[in-house]
Amino acid sequence: MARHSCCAKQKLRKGLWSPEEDEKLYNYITRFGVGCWSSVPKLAGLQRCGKSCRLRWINYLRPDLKRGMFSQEEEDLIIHLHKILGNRWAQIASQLPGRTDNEIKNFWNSCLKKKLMKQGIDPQTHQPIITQSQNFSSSNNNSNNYYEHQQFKTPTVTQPIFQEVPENNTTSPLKMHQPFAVSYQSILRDIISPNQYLQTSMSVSELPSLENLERENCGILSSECFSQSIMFSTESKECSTSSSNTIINNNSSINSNSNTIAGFPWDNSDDHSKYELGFFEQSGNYGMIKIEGSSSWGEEQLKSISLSDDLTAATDDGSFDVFLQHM
DNA sequence: AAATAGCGCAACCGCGCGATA
DNA sequence: ATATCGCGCGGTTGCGCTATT
Repeated sequence: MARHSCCAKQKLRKGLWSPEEDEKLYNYITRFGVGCWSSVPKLAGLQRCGKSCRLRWINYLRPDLKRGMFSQEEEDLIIHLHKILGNRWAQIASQLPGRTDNEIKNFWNSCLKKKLMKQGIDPQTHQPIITQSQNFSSSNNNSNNYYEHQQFKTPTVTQPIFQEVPENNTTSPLKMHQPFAVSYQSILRDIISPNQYLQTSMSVSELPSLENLERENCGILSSECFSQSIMFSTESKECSTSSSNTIINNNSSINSNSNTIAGFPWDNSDDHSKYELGFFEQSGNYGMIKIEGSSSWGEEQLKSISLSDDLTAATDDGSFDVFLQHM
C-alpha cells in the first residue's frame, strides 16, 4: 500500500521555506533543543511536517554548518571516502565537520562525478575507464598470473592510499595521513559496535593494535608491523591478534560472500615489497588481512601480487576477491 | 530582449529500521 | 506477534539562476 506524504495527509505547507518560517524554527530549536521532530511544528507554530522541519534544520539552519565552497582537502576526502563507502552520504558527511549529507551528495552529483569522468575515472568504481578493458584483455593472455584466475577481479585499488611519505618522518601513518585514519576509524566504527572497543569519538592513537605502526625511519615501515593481524568477531565480541598472516574465523575459508572493504598498502624498502591491509567481512565476522605485493603498484605489478600462503590456502575454493571494495 | 538550455541546490518522497504500544 | 510511529537515509524532483542562442 502506497503511503501518503505526511504533508499531504495533514494539508501542511510544502516547498521553499520563508524567512519567517526559518526564524520560527531556529528560535524554537535554539531555545528548546532538538527533541521529538513530530511535535516541533506544532510547538514552533509552523504549518510543516516534522520531517520537513528536521531537514530544514539539518541542512540549512544548524549553526555549525560550514558554508561556501568545498576546499581541495574536503574534495579529496570525499573522493577517497566514496571509494571506500560508496553512496553512503551520511557516513561520508560524518567525516566532514560542518557539511551535510545532502550537500555532499549534491556536490558529488553535480561536480565531482564530472571531474572524475573528465580524468578518465569511473566515478562508481573509481577505476580508470580505459584500463579496465585493458586489464581484462591482458589477463586473458597469461595463465600463471594471479589475477587471471577467473574468480579474482583486477584490483580496484590502483594507487596506494598512503603513498607519499615526507623524509625523516617519524609519525605513525595513522596519525599523519588523514584519509587513511578517517577510513580506518570509519570502518572500525562500522564493524564494531561502539561500546565494545571503541567509542565513536576515538582518536587515532586509540585504534587497536595498529598503534604500534610507528615509522622506524624515513618512509619505511618495518615488516614486523605487519606480523600481527587483527580479527574482530561479532560473535565472540573479542578482539584478538595472531601471528598468522591471515586470520579467518572458525578456520573457515573465505568465500564469495567475503568483501574487502578497504586496503591500505605501504612500502617496505627493506625487501622491496609492498604490503596491504585488507578488511573483509564473512558470515557476520570481520577481519583484516595482510597481503604482500611488489614494490611498485603499476598495472603489471598489481597483477603479480602474490598472496601469503595462508591466504592462498584460504582461497582454495577460488572465490575470494581480495580487492572487491563494495561492502 | 526573449526564449531556451544547463546547472546547482533545496526540498520532497518513499523505504527501511528500531522502538513502542 | 503485529501494527504503528518516528526517524534517518538515499534517490529524485523541480525551482530559480545563469549562460547561451
